[in-house]
Amino acid sequence: MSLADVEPVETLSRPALAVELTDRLRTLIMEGELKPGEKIPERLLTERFGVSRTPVREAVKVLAAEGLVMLVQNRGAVVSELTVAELEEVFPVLAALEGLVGELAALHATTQEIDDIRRLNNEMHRAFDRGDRPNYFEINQQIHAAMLAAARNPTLAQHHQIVARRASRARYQANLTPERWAEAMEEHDAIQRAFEARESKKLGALMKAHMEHKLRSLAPAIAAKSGGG
Amino acid sequence: MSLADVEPVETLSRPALAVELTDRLRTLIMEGELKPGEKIPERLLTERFGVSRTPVREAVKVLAAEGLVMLVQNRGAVVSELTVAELEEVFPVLAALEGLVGELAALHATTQEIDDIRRLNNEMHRAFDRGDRPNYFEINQQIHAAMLAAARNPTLAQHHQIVARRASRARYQANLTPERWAEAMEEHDAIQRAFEARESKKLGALMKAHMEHKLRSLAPAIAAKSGGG
DNA sequence: CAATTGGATTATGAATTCATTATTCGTGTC
DNA sequence: GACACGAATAATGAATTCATAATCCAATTG
Repeated sequence: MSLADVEPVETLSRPALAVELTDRLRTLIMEGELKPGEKIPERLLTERFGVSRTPVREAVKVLAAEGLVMLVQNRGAVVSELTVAELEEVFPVLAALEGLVGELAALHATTQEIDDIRRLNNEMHRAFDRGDRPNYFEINQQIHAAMLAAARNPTLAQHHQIVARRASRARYQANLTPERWAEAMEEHDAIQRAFEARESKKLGALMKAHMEHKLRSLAPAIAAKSGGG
Repeated sequence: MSLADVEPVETLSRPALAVELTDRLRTLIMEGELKPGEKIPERLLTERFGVSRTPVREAVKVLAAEGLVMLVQNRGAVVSELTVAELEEVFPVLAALEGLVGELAALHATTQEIDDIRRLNNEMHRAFDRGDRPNYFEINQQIHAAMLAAARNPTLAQHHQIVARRASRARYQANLTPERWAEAMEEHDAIQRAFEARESKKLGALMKAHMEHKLRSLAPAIAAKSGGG
């Protein structure tokens, strides 16, 4: 094997600052360190990350395109709000995309992938039985990610990610009632069954409905939080 | 009425160069003046629009986030390709979103809007009878836009637009066979009926299927074009 | 004392300059 | 003559500088 056959190594050249910044800024917003409604002066970011304004501005533009921040002419960037109205706007879109994830995953997943997801599903059941919420959420995320990968559609993945990021800030905050949790587990099982049977349309419909139910259980909690303080 | 009650006028301050540039660049790509695979050196754009590289770079970053161009480290921007594989990736996403447009439009449209769209549908029929393709496409677009507006969901509108733009470059190129055209008209009528009955789920399913059929009629034509030259 | 106005300050928008990475082209060697 | 090496050129990445709009604050006026 000659050196000419070796794939170019990306690791040698570190990613562009703008890309790096976009990721880190996104994380700051996602983890709530930058809160909805908060203004983000460029100076703050240049100091925090030790870079000039140029890459900062490029990163902010991208985040604006993703809907995580709002840009106002000559007044800079503000972290997007997360009102109930916003959620009711975002979740149906996420549900529609989730439905497609299911349809495509049923068509394109390898048996290996279906197996892996079954294992995750079992693990999630054990977390549920223990009442271990952090672990449940963690595995839940993994299942979604695995499904998305199995769908084999980068465009879908991209848009799903962008919408999911906007929604997930709420998902982490909101509390899960025992009733809704049990319901969700049943839905997950039905999803897994359709998946293993490769019933594309059915799986799509189930996953779409699952996400819609999630909104319905979340909205009141968010509304209470906004109203209460 | 005092001056304090007057809404601030946006027209006085012209939009930021970066925004303006983003729109115009997008148009150039959409209309095919910048072709898929073509490199877009920054210098070219600064000369064409008479601005510095700073706003150009910001605009390109946004277009990359939208998927219209690809960015390669230290090698600039390239107009995204439009292969059959790409189309088969983009269309299902568009179909899923289109389905949601239907569901929501059925729920939220005013009777006025339904009426307007019925009129457009009738007009489209006349264009079909005349065999007037440009007019047919034009009205078709208007119907889609009206449906999107009736859905009352800005997030959906945003993602729909982004995905539709990627797809539409193909849509204009491809030729419509008489058979497919007649079929499409029937689908449109079914869509209109479900719309007027406000059958949300059914309308969603019909619009999703309509888009999926469109892909199936387009893909061979695109494949032939790619293969032939 | 409240409200408005004008200047000072600060932030963003855009252009320019500097640094680093690709690309091109010519030379030399096998 | 083909390939490899290296200097010259041109592109992009990032920082700095300049211009302009928004905000803040004090002074003035009713």
